[in-house]
Amino acid sequence: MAPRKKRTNDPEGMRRRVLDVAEGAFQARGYHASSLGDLMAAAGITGGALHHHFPTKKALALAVIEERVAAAVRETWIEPVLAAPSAREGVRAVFEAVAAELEQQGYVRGCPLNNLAHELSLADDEFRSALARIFAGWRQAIADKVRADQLEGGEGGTDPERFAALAVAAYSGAMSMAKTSQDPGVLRECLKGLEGLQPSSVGPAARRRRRVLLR
Amino acid sequence: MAPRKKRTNDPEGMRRRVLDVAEGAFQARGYHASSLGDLMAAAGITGGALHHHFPTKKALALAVIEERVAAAVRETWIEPVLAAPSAREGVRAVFEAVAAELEQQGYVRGCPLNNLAHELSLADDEFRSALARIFAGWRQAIADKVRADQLEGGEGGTDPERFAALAVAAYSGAMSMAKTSQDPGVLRECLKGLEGLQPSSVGPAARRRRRVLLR
DNA sequence: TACAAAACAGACCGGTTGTCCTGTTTTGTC
DNA sequence: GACAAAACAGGACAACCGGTCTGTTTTGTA
Repeated sequence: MAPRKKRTNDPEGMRRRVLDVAEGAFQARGYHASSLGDLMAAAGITGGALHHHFPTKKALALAVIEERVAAAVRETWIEPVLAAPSAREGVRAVFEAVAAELEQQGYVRGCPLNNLAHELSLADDEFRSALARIFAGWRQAIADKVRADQLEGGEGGTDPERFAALAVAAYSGAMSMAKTSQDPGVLRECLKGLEGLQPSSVGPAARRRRRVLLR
Repeated sequence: MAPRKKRTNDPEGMRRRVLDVAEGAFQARGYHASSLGDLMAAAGITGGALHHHFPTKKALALAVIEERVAAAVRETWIEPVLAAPSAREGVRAVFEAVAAELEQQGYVRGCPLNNLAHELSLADDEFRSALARIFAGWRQAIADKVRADQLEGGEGGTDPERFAALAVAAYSGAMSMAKTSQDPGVLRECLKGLEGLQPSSVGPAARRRRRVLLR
């Protein structure tokens, strides 16, 4: 009964598995409530391997934030909005897509970015700035889309920064409530509140800019 | 050198001191990051006394939520909105008051309710429902105010529930970003986004309801 | 094949955490 | 004043956490 066991080094795959597990655990239980022991067990990994890829728990969380959370925001928000016919329509589509997904999922774990932002922003400045960067990129993408709409003649009286800030805030806050009540309905409620309001000052200045600089 | 020390039992005061310290610690560091040892030291209390008033850490947090967090929402949101001339004006006033307070304070610790909601909603169902109740009361107070405005002839086309949900969500999300960027400016940005939008359908149906059922 | 570095295994440790437990003192009540 | 309950003191403890350490195996390279 010779101990014939082979080991195949797969640093990239192992790192990915750890990030997968950590991303899920941080999302479901939070940073402090997720012990490295839990993560090691869930990922089927040993302490040595974990420490080799991520020297500290903080380094692991930082990697989750910068690689996974940022990507999640990009995929579920930034890309759909940029691909939409307009910023307003893009925001609406994302709200509905997320609401629909949560409804058929049956539970609400909340926005990964907001979850970690609340727990870690005040704890560590590196965490804070990493999370703040993601928020900033999120807002800027929406604001840029509004500006693009304006160059094409739409969204006359809408202030890009204000619209972006409000969209991100409304989504974040709605997800917060949806998570707490375990009911995604509030997402739809907020979307309707957002839609029921029209841009106020569609003045002549806005109308004049129509179809100018259309490429 | 006789050990002449007198002890004065003050259960209510001691309980209050513990809640004071716990409220601050949970707000600044979160639930998991606040150890009972820290709280005992900060409150100048012994383990026996703490355990007498709050058998478990969970019981303490539940008391903080139900007594302190709920009161904070009541004082900074519900009462000012109800006292305002209209729901819309009340929301605006609270946004500005909080923004002004944070600006002169120099740092942003976030909304107590949202902070705990994110960390504890998925951890324990008792936490979750207690926090959900506070969110619900908050939203209902604003919605009721909108309905009161409508009975007095204003806010024709505004859906009370939608407006309330959007106001709470926008505030929660804005505070989330303000905390992460340590800059309350986004609160004002969101408020302007909220204000720059007018109620859409001020149709005849809304106008017909004017001054009806005015008590 | 030689060999150094990377990749991984697994035990170990100091410190902390939340809770419990046994006493002692104060307080209300008859 | 007797006495039980409440209020408080303070130590003990087992579990756990994150990090470190040593050793082994794999892998790239010459």
